[in-house]
This record gives sequence, structure tokens and C-alpha cells, in this order.
Amino acid sequence: MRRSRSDAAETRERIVSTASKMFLEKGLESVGMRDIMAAAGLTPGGFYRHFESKEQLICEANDAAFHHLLEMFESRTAGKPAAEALEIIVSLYLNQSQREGNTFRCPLSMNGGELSHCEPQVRAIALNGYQRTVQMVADRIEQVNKAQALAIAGGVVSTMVGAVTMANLAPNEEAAGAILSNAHGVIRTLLSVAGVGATNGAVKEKKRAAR
Amino acid sequence: MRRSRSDAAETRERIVSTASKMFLEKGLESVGMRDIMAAAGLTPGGFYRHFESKEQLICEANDAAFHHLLEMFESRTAGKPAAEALEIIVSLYLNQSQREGNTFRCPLSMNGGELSHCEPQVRAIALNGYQRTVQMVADRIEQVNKAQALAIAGGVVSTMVGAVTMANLAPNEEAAGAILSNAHGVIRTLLSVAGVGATNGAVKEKKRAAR
DNA sequence: TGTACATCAGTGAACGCGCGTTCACTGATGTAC
DNA sequence: TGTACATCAGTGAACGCGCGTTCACTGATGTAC
Repeated sequence: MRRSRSDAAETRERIVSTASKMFLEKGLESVGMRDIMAAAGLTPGGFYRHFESKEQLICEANDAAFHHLLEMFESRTAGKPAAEALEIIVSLYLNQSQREGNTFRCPLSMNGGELSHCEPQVRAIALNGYQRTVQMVADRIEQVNKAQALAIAGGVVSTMVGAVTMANLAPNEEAAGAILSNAHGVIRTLLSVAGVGATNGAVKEKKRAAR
Repeated sequence: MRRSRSDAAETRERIVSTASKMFLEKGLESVGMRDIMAAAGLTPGGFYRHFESKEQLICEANDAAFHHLLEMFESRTAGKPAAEALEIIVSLYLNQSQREGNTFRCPLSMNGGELSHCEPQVRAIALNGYQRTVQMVADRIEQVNKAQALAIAGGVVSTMVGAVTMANLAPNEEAAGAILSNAHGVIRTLLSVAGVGATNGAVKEKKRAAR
């Protein structure tokens, strides 16, 4: 039976957000249309009133996931000094799979390999999400020029993506925690070499000496 | 028609190595049994004379891929000084998708997310591959104690896995190269902070000052 | 504002397809004597 | 060494199943007058 336009718009959003969560939890291929529609409280056929194909949903769901994640980072770091903001972002990112019931997960870490086997449009959205994440990190590295900040941020985000991907393989919290804490360690080192988060003169001195 | 025992053993190996390559190129779920068997020059039914299930093949194919990759690293760095060996491993790893026709690819980078959605046995093989790779890197970080070397190596491998995963999303060599070179940069920074690959006194001085 | 009708959100069965796997079969290989 | 038979590697059709998608249908919503 037909629903009002606002009902329909709400349904569409519900499908996207439900799908986004499911894709992040179980991957892209292994989540079926019936699963998604049932989880959204609907029957399979209704899907095609809102979307052309599963691929389009994958695009929108990933876009939504990046938006959700980056907006959360923005709001959690609003008004904070850059060094503290970086620490918050890195901690939140690295522990995304550890906090139970967490709805802020990154498609890059959860579905990295699978995304790269998708159609160009899906890959473009994923790469764009990566670049926005890198930019967000780079914006908070203030002690070096913009090109250097982007280069460092690129490395930092690669580290975070790899670490969360590896931690997701671990059979228990302990093994996952070890992987994540090693990654956190190298990121702290990298940032302190860049002059971020230095609490005394020694680290900044290090950087100056290195030039 | 029945084949000799050595023929059969050869067939089995051919299935594993064919599957390994295909899984690395296209993912686990999206490669079908018919595809694999056809690529190995066989018909579908024959598969079950050698393996219990696709899952078993995934296990063996991933095991073989790690063995292949790590053995290549060993042979390419045999007899080399630690710092040079590290540079070789990092370069080979980071450029695995760039060298055309390269058969040395890492399941972690290619199928990271998908592996973590597999059964425990598959995940255990992947995690073990990660740990062996970390150990191989750690063994070549001689300037710090073993625990520190493992921690740094863990971070370095996470960075490499993440960077290759992200580079695989890129639509062209240029974008991929940028991601990889940023990762290479942060890895060089990390290793030089650990005292590896220092070509003059300045970097070692940096490290000493940081303590 | 009220009425008649077109629209279309949502239903749920059905379609075609490809998947992993099974199975009856073939005939060369391996074994027992 | 030769013969008779059991074994089993490999074939290719078929099975059951779940997938993404389509479609005829329902009935509330939106629109035209």
C-alpha cells in the first residue's frame, strides 16, 4: 500500500543505514538483499522502488558510513587543540571494533579488499573516503607544511586501516589489543617526529636536528 | 580415468597454486570452484577427490601464498645487512600490486576484510601469516631489544598492509604510487628512529635525545 | 471542500542463474596371486 | 613375469539452494477539477 512521501523518504534512509551497518559487520557480498530488507522491516520487492541495484546501495551505504564516521570525528574533536584532536581520532579509529555495539566503523578497514574488487564507482567512493580521512588527520598536523602533513597523514591512515584489518582477524581481545597498541605506538612516534604532541623540548629538538 | 599417484599429487598442487593466484586477484567469495578447476585444466567434479570443501582449499591456498611470499623475502635478502634487507622487504611488499604479472602477493592486503569474516581456521592461518611477516621484519631490526623490535615491526606491517589495500583502490598508477610512497616515507621514518638505516650521526643523535 | 482517479510504496511469489557439492560412470593404475 | 581384479583420479551432468531482480497486485496517498 502506498505510503506518504515523508514515510517513503524515511524508508529509503532506513534501508541505507541498515545496509551500511550490515555491510560493515559482514562484508558486501555475503549480505543479501533479503537480509537487508528484513532487517529494515520490509519485504524484498520494495527495495527497487528506491534503488536501481545492490551496487547503488553499496555506493550509498559506504558514502553514508564515511559521512557518519567523519562527522563523529569532527564533533568529538571540535574546539580541541590539534595534538589532542589527533590522539582522539587515532584512538577512536583504532578501537572501532573493540567498543561493543559501536556504530562508527570504517569501510576501509572492514571491507578493504572487497571494495577494491568492486566497480569503479564503488572504489571511487572508498578512495574518496580514504582521502577525506587523510585530510582530516593532515589538518591537525600543524607543525609542518601542508604537503608534509598530507604525506604523514597518508601514512598514519594506512597504518590505522591495516591495524584494524589485522585486529579483526584476531581470535580474542588480547591479540587484537596487541596489534592495535603496536600501531598506536608507531603512530605516536611518527607524530612526535613531526613535532606533534611534544610535551617537552626534546622531541622538537629531535626534529630540528633531523633537518 | 585414473592417474598415477605422482600425477594426482601434481594435480593437487596445481589446484592449490591456481586457486591461490585467483583468490589473490579476485577475492575469496567471488572465485567459483568451476573457475578454479577450469583454470587448472580440470572439470568441477574432480575437485572433491583432493579436498573436502572450498573452505579447505581457501586454507591451503592462503597457507601456500604466505609460504611463497615469505620464502621469496628470505631468498631476496639472504646474506644482506639488516638495514638493506628491510628496505628490500618493504619495497617488494609495497609494490606487490604494481609489478605486472607478479605472483608474490600477500593475502592480508588482497583479502584483508574478507578473511576476517571467514571461519576461525581460515582466520588463524591469516593471523599466523601476519605474525610470521612481523617476525621476519623484527628479526632485521637489530638496534633495539626484541620486544621493541616486535612492536615496531607490528606497526610497520600494519602500515604496509593498509597502504597496499588502499593503493588497490586507486584508479591509476599515479594515485596508487602516492599512497605507497607516503607509507614508505613513514616506514623509513620509523626505522630511522629505531636506529635502522641511519647513514649519518644525525638520526642516531635524534634517537638518543628522545630517551 | 468534496469527489474521482492516477500514482506509487510496499507485498510476496516467482524467475533465471550460478553457486558448492554429489554421483554414476570411465578406464588407467596399482595390487594380489 | 603374467593375469585378474580392485582402486580411484578425473568426467560432466545433475541437485538443491540462495542470490539479485521482476512482476502482478493492493490500497493509501496525492492530484485535478
